[in-house]
Amino acid sequence: MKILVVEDEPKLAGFLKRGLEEQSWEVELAYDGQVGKKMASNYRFDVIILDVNLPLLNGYDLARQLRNDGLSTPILFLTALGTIDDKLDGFEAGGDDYLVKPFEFRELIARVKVLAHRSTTREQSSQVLTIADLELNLDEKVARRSGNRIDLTAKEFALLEYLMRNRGRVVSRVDIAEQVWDIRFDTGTNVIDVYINFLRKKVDKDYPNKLIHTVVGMGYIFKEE
Amino acid sequence: MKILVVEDEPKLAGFLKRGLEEQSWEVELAYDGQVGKKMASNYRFDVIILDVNLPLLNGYDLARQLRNDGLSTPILFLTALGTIDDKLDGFEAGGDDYLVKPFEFRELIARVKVLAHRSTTREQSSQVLTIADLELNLDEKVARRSGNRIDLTAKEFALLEYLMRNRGRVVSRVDIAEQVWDIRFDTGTNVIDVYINFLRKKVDKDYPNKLIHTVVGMGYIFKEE
DNA sequence: CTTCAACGACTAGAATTTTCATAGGAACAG
DNA sequence: CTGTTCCTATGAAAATTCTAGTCGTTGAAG
Repeated sequence: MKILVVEDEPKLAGFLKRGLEEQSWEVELAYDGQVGKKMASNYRFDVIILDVNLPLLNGYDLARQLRNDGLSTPILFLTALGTIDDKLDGFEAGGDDYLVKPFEFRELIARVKVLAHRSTTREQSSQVLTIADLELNLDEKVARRSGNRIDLTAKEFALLEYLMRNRGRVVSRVDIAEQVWDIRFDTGTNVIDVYINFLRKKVDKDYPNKLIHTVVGMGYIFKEE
Repeated sequence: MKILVVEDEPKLAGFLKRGLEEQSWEVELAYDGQVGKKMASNYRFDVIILDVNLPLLNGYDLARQLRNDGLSTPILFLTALGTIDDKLDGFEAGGDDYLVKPFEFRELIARVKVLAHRSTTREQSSQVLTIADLELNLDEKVARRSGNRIDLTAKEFALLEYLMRNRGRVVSRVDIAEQVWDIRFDTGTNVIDVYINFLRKKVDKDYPNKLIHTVVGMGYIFKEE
């Protein structure tokens, strides 16, 4: 299950992300209303959690715009404002539920579950492999490192997927050749080396902690540190 | 719209009935859990409002039994108990929302509206798919972009519908061939490319933000950007 | 200490594949 | 028969995949 959290206060955002991920849900964060809108319209989430006070575009207006665009994903508002009129505004804007800060996390979980229950039944949620700050979205066919989008070609994607699925294990060139290239005998090619190099440029180059490591004489291993 | 209220305290029950009827909704009252259950199972309501403390059969057990019987009508719990654990019990029992007494009547109305809206929209199952400024009317078999009518042939329509239903994820040519053309093996055809081209001319050509994107070597993806 | 071989990193550009765009014919409906 | 829809075929353009090389490092032998 995939949840979008739009919350500008970093502390609360992190808290929400961690707490929701403990339910083994995937969580995407947006820190302002405009980014939130873009994410909500481009990808399918099961539930959207919206703070009301957001920079650039407030939660109510964001919800209204999404509803206007025909998005029916359940929306839960989260806010410090606790008066009735605020709540009514939230519902009027197209919200499905409303929770007032401070709240108990377990109640949030329960409400999110209820909201999700409806939408989960119709379509499967998105598939993502995540290791460290790198995630590979199998639906979008796109990788992200620390949130930065990385475009990959088909072969690059296939290779990275194979490495990530075998994280923590050394995979030999022969394994890779068979699984990714369908090569079953030694052709004396060096494609694999070349593509490892391509991946390193795109995935590891700009980041201090490398994820793709060479094990001389053995192959490659994908792991943190 | 029809609402069932199960509440044993006559004063509150009458208050609820009058208030809800002011919204020109039909309200049925039950004064204990067993009668409530009978009514809920025998007639179709849009929303059920359940007090938790009820004679003969308490609200949670009543909800559980209804859910067990396969009833999916939204349930809102109403109770004086306000602790987190009570709320969690309520959601666990199959409730969709939880309101603690005393409450503002307008908030009740708002929450009931949301619950009702969900069940009604769910049934008509959206005759219009909308993404960004493009809408696809499944009844009229017509698309509109920024309000401008776009006529599509049957195949164009089917392809666009498939893309829109899978917005945000890459669909391969094989997927499209199977789902839209019923081709289950590689025939070496290029119909899909041709029709993507047709759609682009009709849907994307005159507009700056494109919706149909190709992902080389993988397929196509429908999304804003 | 020097040399050489093995291995992997990395690059340029050639070869191949994939996609786009268009034209024209077959199939079909009215 | 006529107009529309659907599909095949084709060539150009774009993007990719892969080959063939150079370079650097390491470690062992001479």
